[in-house]
Amino acid sequence: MSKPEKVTKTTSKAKIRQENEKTILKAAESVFAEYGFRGATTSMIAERANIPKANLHYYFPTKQALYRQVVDNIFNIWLQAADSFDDCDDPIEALTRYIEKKMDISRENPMGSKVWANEIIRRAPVIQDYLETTLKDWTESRVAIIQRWIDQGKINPVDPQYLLYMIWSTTQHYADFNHQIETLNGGTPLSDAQYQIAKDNAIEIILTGIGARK
Amino acid sequence: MSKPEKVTKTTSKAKIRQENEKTILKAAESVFAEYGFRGATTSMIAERANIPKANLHYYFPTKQALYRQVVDNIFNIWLQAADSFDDCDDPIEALTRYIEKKMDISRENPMGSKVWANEIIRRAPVIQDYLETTLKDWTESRVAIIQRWIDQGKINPVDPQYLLYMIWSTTQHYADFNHQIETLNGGTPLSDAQYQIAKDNAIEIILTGIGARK
DNA sequence: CGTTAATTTGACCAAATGGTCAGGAATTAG
DNA sequence: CTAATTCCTGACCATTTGGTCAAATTAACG
Repeated sequence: MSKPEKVTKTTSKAKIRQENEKTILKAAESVFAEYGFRGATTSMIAERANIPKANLHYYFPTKQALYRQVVDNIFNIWLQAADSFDDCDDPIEALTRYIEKKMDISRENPMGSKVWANEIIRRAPVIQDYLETTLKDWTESRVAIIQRWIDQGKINPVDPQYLLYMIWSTTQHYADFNHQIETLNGGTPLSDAQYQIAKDNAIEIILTGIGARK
Repeated sequence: MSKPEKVTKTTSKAKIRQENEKTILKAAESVFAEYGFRGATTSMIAERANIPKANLHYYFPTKQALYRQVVDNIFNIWLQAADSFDDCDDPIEALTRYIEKKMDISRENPMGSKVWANEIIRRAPVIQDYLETTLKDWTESRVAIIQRWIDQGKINPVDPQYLLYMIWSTTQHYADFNHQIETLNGGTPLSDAQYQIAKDNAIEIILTGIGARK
């Protein structure tokens, strides 16, 4: 056979690269989340990935390049959430799905959310173009959908823009400020049950708040 | 006369110190907000304050000391907002006042909010004791007030804890993410009128959302 | 096997960083 | 006025930083 017999071989050049890049990206995400771009150091990232710094620079020549890759991954997750807010006639269904998705992301990928927050706080030196194109277009289309719901009398006449901000802030808060939440929860992270309550609460208050509940 | 005649003199040792410290603290706040503690440099702060770095270190011997002072100031502003949520029988009145106050702070002191956000993201190395004492006590007392409103049938049975998180996140979002909001607003900051709408929207959705509106 | 290509890493470097210090300038006290 | 005190700052230093490189190791393939 020309194909290698042991596809599940522990080591293979392709696999090595794939795994190392993944490990480094994960370490980088958590360090960038905690210290921002300037505050993060490549040695810290290398240490957290359990490799020598020189090896990190073999895979990612510069700190910039590594950061860009991390941010790209995060933006893809964001896109995934964005998709869940589809053009649906029922505001309850659409918003419930969207808020739920965003809450799930905050729980499963808190580091990514923090990197994003840091980027915005720094005035988006890397993702500014995303904000002005993809995010802006997406936002405008959803504003239109929400406005349609209002025109159809399905929800109260709230300002769609600020409703979106409220959804973003509430859901992302559980990622960005999870340390504060944990501290107020007696030093232990929210349990799955507690997180479910938080999720239900957010959905309930927002849907009731815009008059979607009949 | 033993007292100096020219009290309004442009230069006096006491005045000089007071003004320089204020200038440095303001510059430090904006640099720490943008880059976090690690990412900020004393030269950047000195430059933004228009003084030589050595002069900065004359007033604040270490970066740590300067940061601590900045955080202390921010915490005092937070306390000021906290006070506006008093033990009031009317949830509409109390929550409206509190949300309004928090929105005003976000507008007038966005840098402080960002420094706070950075601190929490870094797991509160400096303010952890505040979180565990002052913030925790305050939160518990407000949870009790909200619970009382629920028991009295004045608002829907929401979970008080998560309602607070929603208020914090929504209001602080306008400070921490103001760059994103500005970008989505066509590159210009929210006008006073727009900010008023954002404020009204937040109050309206939250109060309606918990069933406080009759 | 042997050759080639990919991976690993200790040692190294120039630039940036937090912080120091000596000495000069300005203000105040007597 | 003089002396004491506070303020100011250019020059300096040890450490940390992002990044390089040559040499060694490992896998790929005929």
